[in-house]
Amino acid sequence: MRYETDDILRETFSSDLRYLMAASFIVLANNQVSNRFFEKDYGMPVHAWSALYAVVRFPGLLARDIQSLFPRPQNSISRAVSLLRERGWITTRTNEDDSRAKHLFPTDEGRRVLAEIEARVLRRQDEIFGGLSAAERDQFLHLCRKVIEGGGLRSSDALRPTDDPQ
Amino acid sequence: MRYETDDILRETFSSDLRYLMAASFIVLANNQVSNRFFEKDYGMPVHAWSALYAVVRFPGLLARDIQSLFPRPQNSISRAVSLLRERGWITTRTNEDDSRAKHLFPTDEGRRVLAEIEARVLRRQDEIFGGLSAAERDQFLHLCRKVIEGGGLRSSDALRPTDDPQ
DNA sequence: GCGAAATACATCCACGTGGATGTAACAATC
DNA sequence: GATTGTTACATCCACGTGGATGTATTTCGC
Repeated sequence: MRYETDDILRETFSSDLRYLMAASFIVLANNQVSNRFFEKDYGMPVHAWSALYAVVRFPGLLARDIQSLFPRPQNSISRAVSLLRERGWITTRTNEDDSRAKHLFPTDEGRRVLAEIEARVLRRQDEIFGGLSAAERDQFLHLCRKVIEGGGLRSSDALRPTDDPQ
Repeated sequence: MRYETDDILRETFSSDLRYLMAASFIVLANNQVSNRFFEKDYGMPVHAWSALYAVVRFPGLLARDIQSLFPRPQNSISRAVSLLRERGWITTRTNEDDSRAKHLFPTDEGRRVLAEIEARVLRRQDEIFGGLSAAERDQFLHLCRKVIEGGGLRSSDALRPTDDPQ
């Protein structure tokens, strides 16, 4: 082998794109683990758990609200919601004033399943950030929130497809 | 609407899973933008650009080395490498001592395409982290590297599928 | 050195993804 | 109050994904 893995990583995390590369690495590595887990143990895509999390935490929210918390295409959310309903983990109630809107509520079983998953995801979070002190974790969170609130995240001038209108 | 988007985000980023949720948000939001860009403007999945980046930056590396930098399933890398070769952006040379291994090298055209993309991704990085000062960016990078080097990332006890052997 | 295990990569195929489009309902403009 | 635009969600379908498996080669154990 001409390149050592450690060299590749060290050099890449020192390059111009180091911030993006380091963040991507964390994400990709974690996805490998969590995708597999949710598929194998719960027979569902990761985004179904995200949606369930949102519904349990914010009962009565709409599908479009889930989208604001977990930025995914609208049809992915729609599919996830359908799945949760088929499993009997959530119920829906059409808004009285706006019949397009469906409020989502967790069932008792849905809450139970979420609690079970959430406990494991919490342990997973500890695994990932275990190397950081409490202060460093807070620092990390602070920086993430600053990036999110910066607003450059959801839309882009740099990566707008060339044939895309403003 | 019963929940304000800002309330949902603020409350979630204060919950037990705040570290994971904040990091996920950044990733998902960015993916929306970059997936679309690479698909539309270059007719290729994001991981093809990742692979091209790796080959240009580390000429002669193997497909399995790409995997250590961009943690993805082996077949995804294999597909990306095939695509790059079809487009004439990389060439391969079989290792003399181990005929299973193929060293990957960028073509001139491959380097040109990468330079073009990289310039835009660099601008994208600035958009994302534009809200952070230089010191904060370095702090962010430092924390990411610490998480990566912590080692809890690539495998998991918490999210091991129950029927999986150690 | 021979069989077993491991490694590098390719291929198969069921399934999830996401852009595009459809449907229905509400809102705005005049 | 008809037209136009927008919003909430569902559905379609081409394509990428990734676990499983295959193939060839190399290495390990004894």
